[in-house]
Amino acid sequence: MVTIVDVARHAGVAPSTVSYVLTGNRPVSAGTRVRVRESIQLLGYHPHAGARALASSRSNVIGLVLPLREGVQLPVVMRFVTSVVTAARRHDMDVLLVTADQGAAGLRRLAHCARVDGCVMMDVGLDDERLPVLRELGRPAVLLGHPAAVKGLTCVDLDFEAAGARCVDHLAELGHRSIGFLGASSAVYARNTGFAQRTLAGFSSAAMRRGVASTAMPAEPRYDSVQAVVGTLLRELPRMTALVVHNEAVLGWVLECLRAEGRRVPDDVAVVAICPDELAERLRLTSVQLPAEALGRRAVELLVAQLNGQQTPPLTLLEPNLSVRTGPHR
Amino acid sequence: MVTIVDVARHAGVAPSTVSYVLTGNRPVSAGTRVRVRESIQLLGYHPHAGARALASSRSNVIGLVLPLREGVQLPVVMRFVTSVVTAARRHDMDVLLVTADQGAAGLRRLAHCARVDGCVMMDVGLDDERLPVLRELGRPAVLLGHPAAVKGLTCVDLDFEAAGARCVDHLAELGHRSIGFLGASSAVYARNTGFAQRTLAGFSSAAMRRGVASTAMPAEPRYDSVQAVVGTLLRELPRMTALVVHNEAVLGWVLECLRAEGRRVPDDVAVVAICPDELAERLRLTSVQLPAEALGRRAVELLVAQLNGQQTPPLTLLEPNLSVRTGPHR
DNA sequence: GTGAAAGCGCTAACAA
DNA sequence: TTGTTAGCGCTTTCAC
Repeated sequence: MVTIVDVARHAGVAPSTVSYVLTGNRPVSAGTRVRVRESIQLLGYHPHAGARALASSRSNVIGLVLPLREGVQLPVVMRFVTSVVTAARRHDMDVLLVTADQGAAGLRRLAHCARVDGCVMMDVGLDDERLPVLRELGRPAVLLGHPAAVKGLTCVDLDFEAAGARCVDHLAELGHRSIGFLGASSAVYARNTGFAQRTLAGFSSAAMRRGVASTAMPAEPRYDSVQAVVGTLLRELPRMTALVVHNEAVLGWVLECLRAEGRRVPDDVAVVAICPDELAERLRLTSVQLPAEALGRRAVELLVAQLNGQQTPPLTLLEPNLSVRTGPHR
Repeated sequence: MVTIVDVARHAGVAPSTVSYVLTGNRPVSAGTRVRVRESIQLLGYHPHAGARALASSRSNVIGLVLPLREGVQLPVVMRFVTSVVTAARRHDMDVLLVTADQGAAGLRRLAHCARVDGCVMMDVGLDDERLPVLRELGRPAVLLGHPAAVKGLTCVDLDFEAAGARCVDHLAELGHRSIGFLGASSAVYARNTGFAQRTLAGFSSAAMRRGVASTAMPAEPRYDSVQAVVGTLLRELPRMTALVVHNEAVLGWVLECLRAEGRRVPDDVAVVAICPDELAERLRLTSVQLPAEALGRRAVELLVAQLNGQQTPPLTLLEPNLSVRTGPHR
């Protein structure tokens, strides 16, 4: 195994100098720096993670706490995961997987044994039960999601309220006066996930503000449910010319059902989705995307800032981005 | 921070004794063991991961290399992930996430800096490009999947060939003489994923062996593709009374299309699926499940065996399990 | 059955 | 700008 001593000998410097070249914790003259770098390259040196963690009391590992609840959109989770890993690597950190079932005890263990420097916790609910543990540990942590009380925490989320409003604004500006809202499954609303309620709130108040008629309904991830909901919406809102869909799992079915009801999309009913870009792209639907990449990256950046002793804001809301797509579908 | 010295002092023993209680690397009298355990509990001691890694040259971390290819079934991936994490925890190990995009260099880095003791690599293809790196590193590793050449490796997989055959056997024993096969998307077959081909091979040779008429077709994850494929199958195999489906993404559509073609399921066409149990359960379909939990667990067990210096077999195939479900759907 | 002590490879004072 | 050195907290040999 190649150690820092080998590199130091090879470069003709002291071990500490090699360390300083690596960490940047003290200026090193350009000449030595280059020589050390060359030796590192040549010998294929990689600092021993454990030794480094022991000496610096920094593991350079982020714990990523996954959601394992029913109803989460797996593709979105995966996009978060990859974006967190990518962002972490940019800061020379690795990512340890913490499954939800490890629970509070797991978080405590990881913190105490110094396996992770901090955590990014995904899919945090309004009244998440893991929050007390996080506060108790007092470790750096960033939450993806939006708990009811953000005091003393650091949370990152899409501004879902703005997203809901954005859809209405866009449609109202196109002249629509009667807009439906097809949301997530009722379980998601019951569960206090926050993002669903906030989108709906943004939608509703924007509709109110603009004097647009509106009705909102949840839809279960089954064809028959979507069929029923679309039917109900058309009945409740007979002059409905636009529909905002915040339920990527059933988006395809919504389009089918509208057609089955004799409505052309977008000619009779304009559909705006709140969903990943790729899906909207495929269906050629105007949409507000869930910027998983940006959220994950921001979360990691905030965590790194905390690790460097900086204060971070309790809540960061990323602005929604509406992409207009006008092509015909299929 | 609570260290081993604190525990030793509190229990009135030497630090090494505490270590031996923890690792079991040397017998400790029952009395001391209990006392030490109590002190550990009382003080809330967790051995420092980095220190342990440095002293023992074992990080107690498994690298889990994720697939990021198009066409992977995310729910299945997640089940693997959770089962690997759960199994790892049972061996007092944690799991580090390695995304595919980190590539060979990433694997090399993690091995050299001793961040991980070994790897579990998911979704390994027949001619996977990561295999050379793995061999080069000579580190403990277990592959989930089935590369063309398993020599010198340790692979775990479902016996897909047996799975394909099992479906035919089951249906033939029920008297079916003409059986269709609706497989994964053509991209999956083109990509040499192995599992898809082997299932098909098992299906085909079992049909041949039993003198059953059969036709196999791939299906893309779009409704129109499924519609076309089901139509073609019914045309090519006019007396088809059974269908084996190896494509969980479109399974629901297959049932719809069969009904749209005027075939009752299972009265006119019996459908057997190769898919996760939960899905088959929901659709009340006889099925062979992908035992993600068992595969993940076995992979971890084999990895742990390797870490303990044991030899592990190059290929472990888990037997398929066919669950008969006879209820009506919906 | 237990203790003392020498590292593991690195970082970060302290010293020059 | 660089070198020397004392730990970081644990494991493990050696000694009893």
